[in-house]
Amino acid sequence: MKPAVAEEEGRGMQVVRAQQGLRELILAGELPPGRRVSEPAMVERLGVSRTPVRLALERLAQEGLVTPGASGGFVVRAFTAADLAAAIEVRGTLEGLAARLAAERRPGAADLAPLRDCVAALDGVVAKPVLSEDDFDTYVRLNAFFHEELTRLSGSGVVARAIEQAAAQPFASPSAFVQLHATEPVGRDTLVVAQEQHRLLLEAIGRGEGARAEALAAEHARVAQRRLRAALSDGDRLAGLPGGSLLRLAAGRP
Amino acid sequence: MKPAVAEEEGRGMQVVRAQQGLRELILAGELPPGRRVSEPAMVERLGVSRTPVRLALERLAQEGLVTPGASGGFVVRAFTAADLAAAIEVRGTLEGLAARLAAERRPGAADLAPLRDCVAALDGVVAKPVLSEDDFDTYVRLNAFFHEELTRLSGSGVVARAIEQAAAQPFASPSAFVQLHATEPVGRDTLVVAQEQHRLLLEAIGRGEGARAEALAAEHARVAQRRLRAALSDGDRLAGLPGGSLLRLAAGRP
DNA sequence: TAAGGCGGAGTTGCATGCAACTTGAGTCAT
DNA sequence: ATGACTCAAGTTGCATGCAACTCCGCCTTA
Repeated sequence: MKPAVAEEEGRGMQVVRAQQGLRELILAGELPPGRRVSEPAMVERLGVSRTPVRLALERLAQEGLVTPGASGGFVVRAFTAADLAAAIEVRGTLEGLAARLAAERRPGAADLAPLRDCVAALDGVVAKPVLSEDDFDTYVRLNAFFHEELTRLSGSGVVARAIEQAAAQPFASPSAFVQLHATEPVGRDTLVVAQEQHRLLLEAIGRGEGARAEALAAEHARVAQRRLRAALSDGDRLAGLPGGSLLRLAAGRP
Repeated sequence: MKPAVAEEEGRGMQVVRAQQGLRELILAGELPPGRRVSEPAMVERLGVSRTPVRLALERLAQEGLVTPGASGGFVVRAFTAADLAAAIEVRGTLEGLAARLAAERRPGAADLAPLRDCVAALDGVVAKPVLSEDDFDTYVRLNAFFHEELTRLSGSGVVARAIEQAAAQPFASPSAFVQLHATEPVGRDTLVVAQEQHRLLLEAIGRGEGARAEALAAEHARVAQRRLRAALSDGDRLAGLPGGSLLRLAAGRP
């Protein structure tokens, strides 16, 4: 079966398409947790043959979205609140390691320039007394860059890979909960606090204060922990977000 | 092509066989770093068809032993000394997290029993004034169990997965360098130090001293760091170990 | 009526076919 | 002699064929 729409082709394009399509289907809740992912069904839905579907499932399994079923195939995974909290803690711990390594390398002004510019840009966004949705989008973009830069400054591809894998878990990415703040009255204050941590983190790295940088990065991730708890206690506001349907609360089955 | 030798069959057996076979070939140095892994050649070598070979390569890629090549296929990865050090540091950091979480959960005596027994057994091994090779093997086994138990006591499958992935990197596993000690005069002393850390770690977790447990676990991994540096400076003794051929020192190409 | 066995549809895991692409050697022109 | 070009062999990525297995509902039987 040839692709119906002739997109720009490339290496591994079918696998990437299958992977993105499957991720969307799962995060949108169309494939509920516990459900087996039928390969023929995905072939029909995604317009690629079984080979790339299977490869994409394998990659999503290492990503954690699906797990191998007891008798073959793959099953959509369910996440508990504890799973989400642990994933955030893992990311924070590894970012702490990255921050410490960055500080211990004593980076020069040139090395720190991208991070410094990023923090300055974030200052500009947060300085406004009232933030629009566009402002939050800009914050998300700059925040993602800050964390990429922090990862890069660790100087280790191994550490970077570990952080990437940790951040790939649902709701574990540095910006997972920022969008939620946009609908809250105190949303801006959360960003103010987080941005102060960005600033201090940059300072600590610049001064070579490894332990301080490590602690700051770990604590920075706990902003996400607080937002997670708030979203969970406040009427399960996570349900609306992509991936929210994967959450299975401690209480019995719905 | 049917399997030449009819082993016991099972689900995904071909993929597992390909994965193990490829790992052995790579770690044994038969496929040097930088070399493309030809799928047809592996088909001939491993006796399985291209589909499981490809799947196994995908899994080894997430494990870090191979990386996707620029123009398709996979390439055997090379590791620098910095890579190995970073992988150990990542494992130590995550084990620190696991130890802290374990301590903060305030496990009861029953929960700690396996770890306590393990430490007692390790005491028995290390107590001997002179250690045989069998003793080192026993130590490796008990040490592996200690780290698995520590991971389990964190109470989080997410943390456990992260540690597993970190320990899967070459030379990053908790027992990667113990075998090396067996050939050294001071090998026993290293084990004595490490075992003292095991004991203190158990104590800290039992008392709920989270920060101490975290620091102890991280420092415990730095025993491996020291052994790595020693092995590298002392005539590249890593070359003999499985995976040693993957090491590319800072100096130019051999 | 309930329990157990049976059959078939559907699925998975592996093998293989096929077209596009990369690569490297050999050749030709300068 | 050197450089660029051509072409063929080999490789990759995707699609599909096939046998074994699993799961589900139905039927038989006590």
